Amino acid sequence: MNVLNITVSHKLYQKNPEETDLGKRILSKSIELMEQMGYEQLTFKKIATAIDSTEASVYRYFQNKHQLLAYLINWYWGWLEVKLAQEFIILNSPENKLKRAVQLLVAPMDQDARIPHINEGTLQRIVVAEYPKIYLTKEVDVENKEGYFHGYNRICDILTMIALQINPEYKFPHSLFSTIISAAQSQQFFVKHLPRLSDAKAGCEDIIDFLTELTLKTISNDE
Amino acid sequence: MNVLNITVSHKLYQKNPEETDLGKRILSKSIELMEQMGYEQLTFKKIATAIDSTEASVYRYFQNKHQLLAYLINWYWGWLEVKLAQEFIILNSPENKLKRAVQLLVAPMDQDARIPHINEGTLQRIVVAEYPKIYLTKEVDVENKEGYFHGYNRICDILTMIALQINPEYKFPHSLFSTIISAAQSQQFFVKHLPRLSDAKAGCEDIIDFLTELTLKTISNDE
DNA sequence: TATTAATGATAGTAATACTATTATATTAGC
DNA sequence: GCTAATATAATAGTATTACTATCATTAATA
Repeated sequence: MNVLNITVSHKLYQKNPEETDLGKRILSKSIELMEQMGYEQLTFKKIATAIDSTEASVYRYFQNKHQLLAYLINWYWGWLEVKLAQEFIILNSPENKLKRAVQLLVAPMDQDARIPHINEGTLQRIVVAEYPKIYLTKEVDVENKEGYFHGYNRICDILTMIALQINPEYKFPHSLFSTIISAAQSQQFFVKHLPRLSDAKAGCEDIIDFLTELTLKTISNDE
Repeated sequence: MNVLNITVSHKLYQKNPEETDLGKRILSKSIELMEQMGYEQLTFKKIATAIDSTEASVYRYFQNKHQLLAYLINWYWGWLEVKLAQEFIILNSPENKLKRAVQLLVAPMDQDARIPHINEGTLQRIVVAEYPKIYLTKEVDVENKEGYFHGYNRICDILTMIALQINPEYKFPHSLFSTIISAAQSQQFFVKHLPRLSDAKAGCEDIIDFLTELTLKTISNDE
């Protein structure tokens, strides 16, 4: 019956949405609407109307839509980190840990009943469809200092440490895992929308096979 | 003294900008401004003012900013395809072709004097900073049918064919090359802006090494 | 010279992304 | 139970954006 709390840097909100009822309703409805209509079409007005509140109230929680997206995505990475930590308790070999990490990245997440205001499955689909938008901006350097990309950085570091246990000589682990993670997202998108860019069939197994093999072959020592 | 012409699908413009002086000025200035201020900040008004024309005139060439970006990016892939074809004339082994392809993706392009209205180097930086924005939209399925992603698909197919010469058994060549191409872009971006996501130092050599090794190890047959 | 096409000049609109102000309701401390 | 603080609602307003429409002018072409 433990209550877990994903902590997101306070630079990613104006007022912590996890602390109030209205805040949670904003999160919940944002996730729902962003998945339905996409980031570009979503407005604070639409969120406000959908939860019977006002635009000004939503602005009290988030400076703008971009910050809201950054918040949600960081929440997702924080969540994934918790999941990884849980799974690694019973996994012993670094190979198995990496395999499981790839699975978690790609397989659909199911809802955690302890956090009713966040639908993790929907959030995952948002990450797939919107992730690069949080860093592909002219504000990236400022926002990086403010911790907008902290969640991603951490996942990447964790996987890097595991890979170095397999092959301490491997020269590009950070590059490899930022590539793997973003490929995990983009391959899901391609299968659905741009199938010529992927060999995977619907369902996540092919993507998992592709990424697992890619990872293990690349960090292996033998030529 | 041959004049080459990169052909872009007519769905990617209202009126072909390569056919008129104003059209070329729009392309030229768009590239310059988009690199300077980024996609989000660019407006047709700004382009128009910068070339002493009017917003309405720019709209005669492109329906909107999104179509303009799609045009530029497709032009870039078309250009890269031409470059690849040129290089492959003197390369015989598939390994060398793939190596050279990776280099072309990552190394800065120099300006082709035959096409004075397009600065290929600047365009390459735009692709690095903006590429995923052309497909991460709710209109992706419609636009895919209209050929918005044709250029990328083709590059991916070409590299796939080469990889299958090395290992006809490899199961995920399209996935691999869409991953490699997008990693080529994102690693350049990470080195500059999010260095914790990369092991590469400034300059393109590390990225090239990373991607080349990744590619060749992954498609190799031996376990 | 008449016609057509391309561009320029100008105006206007609906929506967006905010900011500001005031009123009301809720809660916490005393 | 009263006061003060806080959170939210209600409303209004502004600058900018992303267009669309109209008409005049210029240049090219037949």
